[in-house]
Amino acid sequence: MAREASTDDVPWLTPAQLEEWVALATLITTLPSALDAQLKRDAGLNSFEYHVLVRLSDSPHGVVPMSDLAVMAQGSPSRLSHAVTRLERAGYVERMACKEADRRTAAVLTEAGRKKLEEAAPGHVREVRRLVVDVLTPEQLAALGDAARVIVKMTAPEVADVIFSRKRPG
Amino acid sequence: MAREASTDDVPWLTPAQLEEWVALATLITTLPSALDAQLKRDAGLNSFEYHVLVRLSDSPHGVVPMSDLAVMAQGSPSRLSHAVTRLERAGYVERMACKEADRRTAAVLTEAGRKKLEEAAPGHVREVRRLVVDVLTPEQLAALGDAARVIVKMTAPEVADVIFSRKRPG
DNA sequence: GCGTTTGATTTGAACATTCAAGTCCATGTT
DNA sequence: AACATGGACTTGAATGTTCAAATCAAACGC
Repeated sequence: MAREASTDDVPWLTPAQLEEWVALATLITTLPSALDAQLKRDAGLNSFEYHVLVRLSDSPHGVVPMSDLAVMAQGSPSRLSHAVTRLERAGYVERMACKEADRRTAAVLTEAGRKKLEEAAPGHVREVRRLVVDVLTPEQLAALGDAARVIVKMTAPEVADVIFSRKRPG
Repeated sequence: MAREASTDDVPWLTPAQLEEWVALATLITTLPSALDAQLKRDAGLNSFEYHVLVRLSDSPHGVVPMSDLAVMAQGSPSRLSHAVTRLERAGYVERMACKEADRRTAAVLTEAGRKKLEEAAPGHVREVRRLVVDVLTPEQLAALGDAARVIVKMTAPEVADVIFSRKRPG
């Protein structure tokens, strides 16, 4: 491996950069599986399915067109379609036609789905607290968030625009 | 450590906390797939397979017992076994018995494997730079790393001990 | 010595995700 | 009117991951 540390051509990281990157790399592999595990264990849902339910419940009447929902939940149309099929089979969601004129399909949260989410949410949030929010100082958490927003602007610009819509004043 | 009003009973996040968490949640879903995509596209490997090769190449003779390798690469024994089977099929790795007395199986990096890695690494590092290292100030990167280390201590204590062996003084 | 337990690894089936078609239908085009 | 075009999903097959069971050999207990 090249051990140079120049800017553009030779791409290696400095020891300091490498150390931070290893920390982040470990974070992005272990945190998702920890959260997945909790949800799976306590609610029988995976993170994506949970996220789909959350997005639905955040919407006016729990009704969202598939294509919009896919963007919100940050998954491909296909992934969403499969997930909605599973959620439908479980009775948490239904498919229906959008309003007239809009001939897309929409997913709707059922009562059972809303209940399921209300049941699952506290445990999930508790886990987020336990693993992330409660172990960092407010300053650390803010710095983490800032860095995350900058990175997401690179990894998924469209998502960044949608998700971080409410920018803080600065 | 942050000590917000409640620790166990009332689990919801404050708006500020929620905002930072959403940013992080988006990071941990989009960054892995961005990196996966680059590796898959340019080298035909997924992140885990790549990571396995890296860990092997970092080791004395490219030889590591399966169980140790699983910990280093942060995957289950089963996941590693399947991955090594694929890498073996591709000619990048071989299985062999450990030294006498130790009756475990070890994975060994082949010449082809080492070459593959040397070929794949620059593109991967370039992507890490492009998405993460080069878009943050050194201070931001350091803060991100610090927060990541704290979180990883929660999500995977054993891994934290192994990976962050060389702690900085302060 | 013989049967059991334990640790390390592998295997196979179930499930999730991706990827590349396939379907359906409305809207242009000629 | 007939036909291609494009959007919005859905589907099925291929691939990867998980989970539980199977293997296999050394170590232990009696």
